[in-house]
Amino acid sequence: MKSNKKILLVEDDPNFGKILKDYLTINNYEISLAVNGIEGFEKFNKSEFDLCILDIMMPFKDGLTLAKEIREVNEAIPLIFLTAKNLKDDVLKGYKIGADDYLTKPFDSEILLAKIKSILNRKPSVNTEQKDIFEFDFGEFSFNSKLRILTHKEGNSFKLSPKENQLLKMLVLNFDDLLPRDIALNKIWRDANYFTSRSMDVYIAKLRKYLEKDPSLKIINVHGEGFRLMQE
Amino acid sequence: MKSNKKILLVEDDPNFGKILKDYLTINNYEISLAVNGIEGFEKFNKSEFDLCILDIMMPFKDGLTLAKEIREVNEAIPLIFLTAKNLKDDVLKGYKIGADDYLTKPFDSEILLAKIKSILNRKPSVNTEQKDIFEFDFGEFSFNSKLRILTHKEGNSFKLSPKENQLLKMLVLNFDDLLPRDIALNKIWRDANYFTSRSMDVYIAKLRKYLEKDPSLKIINVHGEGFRLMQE
DNA sequence: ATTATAATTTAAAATTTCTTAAAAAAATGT
DNA sequence: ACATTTTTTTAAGAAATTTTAAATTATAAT
Repeated sequence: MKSNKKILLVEDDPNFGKILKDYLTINNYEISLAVNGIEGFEKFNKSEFDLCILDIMMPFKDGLTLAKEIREVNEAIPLIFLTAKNLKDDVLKGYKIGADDYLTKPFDSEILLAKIKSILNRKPSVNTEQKDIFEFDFGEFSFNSKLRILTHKEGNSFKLSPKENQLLKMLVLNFDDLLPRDIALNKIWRDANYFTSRSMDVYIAKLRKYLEKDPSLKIINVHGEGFRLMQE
Repeated sequence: MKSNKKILLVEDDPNFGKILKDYLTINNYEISLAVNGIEGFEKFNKSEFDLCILDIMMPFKDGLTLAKEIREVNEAIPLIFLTAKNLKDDVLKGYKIGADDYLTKPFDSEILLAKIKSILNRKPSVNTEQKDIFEFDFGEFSFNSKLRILTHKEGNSFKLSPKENQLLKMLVLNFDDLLPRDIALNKIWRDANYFTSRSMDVYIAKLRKYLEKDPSLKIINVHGEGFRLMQE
């Protein structure tokens, strides 16, 4: 009956944390307990988890900040937030980061368990996050998306901002093919609306500026659909 | 920005249902509203939805029963339950059926919206993705309906507008066969009347212009019926 | 042959979407 | 706190797309 699912639990109240850990352990989950965001992030990086349960209100580094860091490293891992009161703002921020759910303290442990099961039972998603590629060559450029550096053959190189970097990476991964606007928006901006759309346009303009060092490369617009990075 | 996501909303309170429907419509979702479980299941079977929001307490057929029926037909579609009070039992039953989330009435509409986005933005699960065909060859042309590019053998190529693209795709899928006017109108223009019909004529003229590069291809009119793309 | 309905073509008007610069706001680093 | 960088917002103009209108031609029916 062992589920061998590993959960990272980050909770600053030691009593509550211990009780919750025990409860989940009894229910066949393997729990790593961290008492603040800093320790939480260290533990997260040390092993592979299937799910994170994060208290939002914590000293040193709160749950939302921790979540953002985790999301930068792993964009798929499910996140559940615990909020002390029904702080709507925290809840909305959590969803914006990419939360899968939240629970208001005090909550019913059976319901938490049901949520965990529901989330972990979801079918695995399509791109099984294969070894993350971060070095690309295209046209006269080489591009390291981990270091966020775009280098032109002539030695010229640009440091990319996080958004520039993500967008270029998605374009490169779909080289010569369409990158649908709403897919990029939902992935990078986590929301697709008029404003994020304009923001994306601005970044497309920035990338075009970088890429014009190689005139054979073009980011063309497919009206109403998205963009396409292509050569020649 | 249209999301073109379709949501089935099943809610027996007509006032609340209407308000919720309007709110979600404003936020660019296409809502089908049913007032009870029976109607809900009928609507569910009539078209393709991306998400269902089900009130649990309903006359005739409650939300949990409806959910079970939906799950038998479709095991992947996300379900969100609405419960009048915090009825723990209902919540747990919901999760057992395979709910993705639940909300306790009264709830905050912004939070519902955040949940919907969070759920719909999840990567589609493995078995959902049916491969859509988007590359076609006919006559001296190859046609990529994803990039909306029609290429002639001689290297000449045209960027198609969305409507040109959809119409050509329907013609090609019915190559040498009749494409009934009203079928194309209802699919592409979502309405068949005098004006959309004139509009379609304009697009037929545009396609003819493109296709005249290969004189063996013809879009012929079948008076009163529709059009036929044929070769010879 | 006459009449009514349907289809074709062209051009202009209306709408939607994209691009970009610049300002404002937010986040980050020293 | 201050300066710097990054991101978002605004707004105006450009480009692409769609609709509408009108004049013309074709088809079918009586």
